[in-house]
Amino acid sequence: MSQTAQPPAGPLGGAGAGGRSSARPTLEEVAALAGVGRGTVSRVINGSPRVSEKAREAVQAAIAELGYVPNRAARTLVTSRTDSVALVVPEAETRLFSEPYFSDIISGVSAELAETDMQLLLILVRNQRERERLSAYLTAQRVDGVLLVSVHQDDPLPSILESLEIPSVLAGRRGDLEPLSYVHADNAGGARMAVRHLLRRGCRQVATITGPLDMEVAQARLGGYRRALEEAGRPYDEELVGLADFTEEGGRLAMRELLERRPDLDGVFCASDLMAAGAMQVLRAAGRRVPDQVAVIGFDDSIVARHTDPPMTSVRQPIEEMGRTMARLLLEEIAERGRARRQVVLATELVVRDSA
Amino acid sequence: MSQTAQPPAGPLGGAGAGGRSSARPTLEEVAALAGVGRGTVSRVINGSPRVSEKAREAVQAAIAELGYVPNRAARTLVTSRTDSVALVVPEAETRLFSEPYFSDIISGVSAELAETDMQLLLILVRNQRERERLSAYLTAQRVDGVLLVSVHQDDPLPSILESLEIPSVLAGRRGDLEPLSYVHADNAGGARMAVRHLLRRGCRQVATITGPLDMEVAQARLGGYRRALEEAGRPYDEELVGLADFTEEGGRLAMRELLERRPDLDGVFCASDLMAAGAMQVLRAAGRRVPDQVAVIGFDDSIVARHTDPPMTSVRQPIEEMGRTMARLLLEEIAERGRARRQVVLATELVVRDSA
DNA sequence: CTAGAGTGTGGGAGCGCTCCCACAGCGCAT
DNA sequence: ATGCGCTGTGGGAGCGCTCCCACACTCTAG
Repeated sequence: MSQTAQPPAGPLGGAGAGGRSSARPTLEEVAALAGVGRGTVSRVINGSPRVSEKAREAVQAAIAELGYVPNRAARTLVTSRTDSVALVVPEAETRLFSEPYFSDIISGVSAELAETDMQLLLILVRNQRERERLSAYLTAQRVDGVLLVSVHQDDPLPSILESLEIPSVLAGRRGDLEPLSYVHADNAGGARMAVRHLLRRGCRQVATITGPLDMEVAQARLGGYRRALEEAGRPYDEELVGLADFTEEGGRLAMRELLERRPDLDGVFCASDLMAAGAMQVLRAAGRRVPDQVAVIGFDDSIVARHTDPPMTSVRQPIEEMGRTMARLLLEEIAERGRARRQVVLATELVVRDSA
Repeated sequence: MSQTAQPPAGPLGGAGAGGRSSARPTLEEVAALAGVGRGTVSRVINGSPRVSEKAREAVQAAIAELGYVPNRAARTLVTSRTDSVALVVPEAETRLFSEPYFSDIISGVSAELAETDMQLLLILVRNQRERERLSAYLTAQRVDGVLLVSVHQDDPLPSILESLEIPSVLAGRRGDLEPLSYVHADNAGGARMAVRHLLRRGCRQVATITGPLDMEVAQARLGGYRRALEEAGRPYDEELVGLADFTEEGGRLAMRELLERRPDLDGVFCASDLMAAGAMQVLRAAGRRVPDQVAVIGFDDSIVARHTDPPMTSVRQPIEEMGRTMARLLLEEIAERGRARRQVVLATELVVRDSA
């Protein structure tokens, strides 16, 4: 027998006012109180210029008095806008994220959306079944746009979005000719910076440990490594390239192999902090001092970079800003309905600590 | 001039079928095709038992043929259910989370919700203004329930939820007599386990570094420390208690003070991994070997625990399961509309590594 | 003066669904 | 035969909004 909801508890207080019920006020009631028609109230709410000053004020007063809040469902029903966007994260990727990544993306997206009255829906996709459900979901037009965190080249989700023609923005891209809008960090530039730092420090044999090369990020970081070497007139030596998978264990394995192949190496650029952490452990176990004998640089500037011994030099990507930018691009795309592809590359930065 | 959406691309293919338009099919069209009334289709969709087998089959066939998906807005408009829940995270708390915390909570919540067709809305609240907006938002009944991640005793959000009488579940609780439903880890038990481990290991002077005592988690962990000592017949000595704020820097400060006050200490239980990491740094700088001279245990089993030197023994809380449980409780609470308070305490676990 | 173009306004129609009432059809007890 | 209940069904009403048409009223030009 209890009430489902409280009265709005507006400036005039709750149930007191006598006549009016405690249910949520509707646009119609606002119109009645303001002495205008429904159309006018709607126009005021939606910021139409075609309303007289007098009417606008009356309506606004009525809205304030009643504590009126528009019913989103009713609006959606007629406009078929939902005023919400989805952030879609394939669960598999989740394991690859450098640690505060996810929170930072969310934080950025949410910050940008806070200005608007867009809702943020979070959708984690953990398997094929859920991928199909997502497809159905999106086809049913339940969101105005999609932010997709996806890194693998063979992820089917981007193509789905493409064919659905729903406004969407990717974090990262599948390749150079990514047809969808995307935001990503300057991975190549960051890697180049890191390797130049190693060279400038006097390293003669700079190795690298890469991520899986079916990911554009991994390719780009390897590309930056290569470019820096070439710019310095050094040969690109495949023996100095260790393939791994972004994980700590992968980093350890790759480092051991590298050490065996090229015991003379004196610098390692790792495409992730986790791999760098693994590499540092192996180096230490092999009796090499970091950074004196071997300098190490990671990528991501994640939490672990601050907690290795010695603290790790790493390339920082502006993840929160990526989130913010993604949201902004998506809002633009939704607003204009025109399918202009947008791409933003954000600068990376070398955070120098003690490992290099 | 471009189409807003693609046809459903159902089994029968898109625009081909001639008569029917490419717009999303409505319940009415399903009814027509199935040769029944709207009511019957609605009953089938909502799983009412009062439908003949024959009608049900006809309707299901029609749904499949048309690729029909119910319009959520229309349903919401009449039922005033939204089929969505919000996960509310005060931004301030975000900084206190041990690192994969946020992702793990989300992952758990999302996993539980995936079974249902509930949507997950994510709301980050970063300041007073947004707190007010959230209030308005919730008053407008835009979600069926709320999951709140909040740890501070003086957070106003829980009280707001309480007075709004909206189904809600907290991660953590404000105190013993938390009136809202909540899920939390057995912090006291975990702390007790950790301290017992230290004692069993032979530590004679076990110190602790606590979090801010206006947080129930911090209190509970301190309580567990105290209890373990008392059970072992040791006195609770305030000199061995260092107050900090869950941060690494706080851990360092507290450790220095502790070391000064009680140079004889040989074990430290820290209420967070970050503080433990800070403490370990200070111990090393002071020339104390961990774990030989001073054993250290952290709390959270976060990423950093695996990356300190030596790797840290820490108390693990089942965060993903907390998320899952929160979602489950919330669904129950929404389903029954009865405001029965639910509380679940999940067991913690000591992960033994090298620091103790 | 009238015609015409603009401005501001009210309110009908209708978005796609659920709710609920009315009613048909059946079996069973009276 | 009549009455009653129960099951399954169709469809009207209506949720709260936006869209858009019609209209009143103003102002300017002819």
